[in-house]
Amino acid sequence: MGKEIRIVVIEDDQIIREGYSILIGQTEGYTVVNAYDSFDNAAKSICEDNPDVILLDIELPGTNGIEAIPRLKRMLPHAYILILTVYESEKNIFEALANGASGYLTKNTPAARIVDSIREVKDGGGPMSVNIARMVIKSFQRNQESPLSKRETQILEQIADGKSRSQIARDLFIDLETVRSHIKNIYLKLDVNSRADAIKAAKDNRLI
Amino acid sequence: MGKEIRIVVIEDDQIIREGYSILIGQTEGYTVVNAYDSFDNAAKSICEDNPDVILLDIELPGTNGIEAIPRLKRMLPHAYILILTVYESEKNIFEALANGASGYLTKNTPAARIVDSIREVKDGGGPMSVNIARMVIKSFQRNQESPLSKRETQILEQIADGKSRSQIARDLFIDLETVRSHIKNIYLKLDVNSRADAIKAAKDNRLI
DNA sequence: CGGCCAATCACCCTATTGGGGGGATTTTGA
DNA sequence: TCAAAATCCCCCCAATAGGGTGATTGGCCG
Repeated sequence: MGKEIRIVVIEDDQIIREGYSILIGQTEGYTVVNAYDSFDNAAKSICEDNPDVILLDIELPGTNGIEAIPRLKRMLPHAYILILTVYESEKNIFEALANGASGYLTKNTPAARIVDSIREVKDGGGPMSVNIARMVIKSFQRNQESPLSKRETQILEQIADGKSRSQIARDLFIDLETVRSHIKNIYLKLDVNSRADAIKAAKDNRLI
Repeated sequence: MGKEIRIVVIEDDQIIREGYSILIGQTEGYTVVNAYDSFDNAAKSICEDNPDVILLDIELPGTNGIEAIPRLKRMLPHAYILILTVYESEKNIFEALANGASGYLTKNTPAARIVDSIREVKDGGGPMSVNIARMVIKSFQRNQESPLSKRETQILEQIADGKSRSQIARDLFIDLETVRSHIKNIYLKLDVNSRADAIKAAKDNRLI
């Protein structure tokens, strides 16, 4: 048989924390080695717990879950961090993932799914609630109703890559003046008058 | 009772195509209204099928799945597209999602999970196989072993936003010459000598 | 304690760039 | 056939970018 998966829970609500601990601990192959009510309390001894997977809440007293992620990563570089929270704000999700979380579950997730997700994350998967996944997928997609033409979008992309007009002209095999003309039209349509503002407008409206 | 979910399958392998059709059609609430062996054949009549969800393979004769997505989106703006493929290359995944796919499953997915995913995507979820989700999550994360200091990373981000030195100086409340100095160090460390090359190096190595 | 690196600021130089005007022509798609 | 898209052309000039060669102040680490 394989080794037990060592789990630490960091969750401020006592009921939920103990609920998780009992629930997961009952499952064959899973051991909850410790449970804390805050990152600040966990920081002192979590290294000795040597967890494989950390279940982490976002809303915590003191250091919040988002800030805790990089610090946990430094303390336990090989541990996987699984966010388990009621929060579904885009900002939280993307910050948590960017900070090094390996999965993101909302608290309405059924117990069996949580247990599965712990296994999945250990096996190199990236468990997410479907509503979270929807937001993540949406972040890859562009605005369909872009005011820009294909060519203009293409040139705006190159501007966002930091290229100069002449570089863009060379890369697209068109004249420098044509690039200029396109950029003027882009500025007109986006109502801006600089590269930086155009890039900002484009990112805000998912045009690139 | 709720309406039946109308499904179209586009898959070139006959065995798999018919397997899906039978399997999904058996499930209460799901109707496979049509199945095609290529997008090019589907294009002619898929509008009359009026599907809610399209199961789409990537590897198809003629127009491939990736290219088919935006065209399907134009023909059926309200249909959800669920990619169902053996391919797990990062390029395929990100292109498919960027083109408008709402989910991405690999073909080893159990039948029950496929049926669930159809329901999920209709309900506004974003079903993904866990291995796909892992790659998507990884795409949010930065390289930990960046050669750049915090300040340098911060300034490189602003450069990627298209800001000029003087804008950066104003935004960070530091002198123009300090910004210059940081940029010189960034160029040294990344072994480049222009904004465009620095941005490219940074994106390639996930420094920003 | 000495050395390293990050972060800050300084002044030299010049070619390139960017943005604001004013146009025109051809190609393409609905 | 008619509008939008894509192409190219000229004027102007301030701002910018990048190269060189420095200095100074901290903090951190062995």
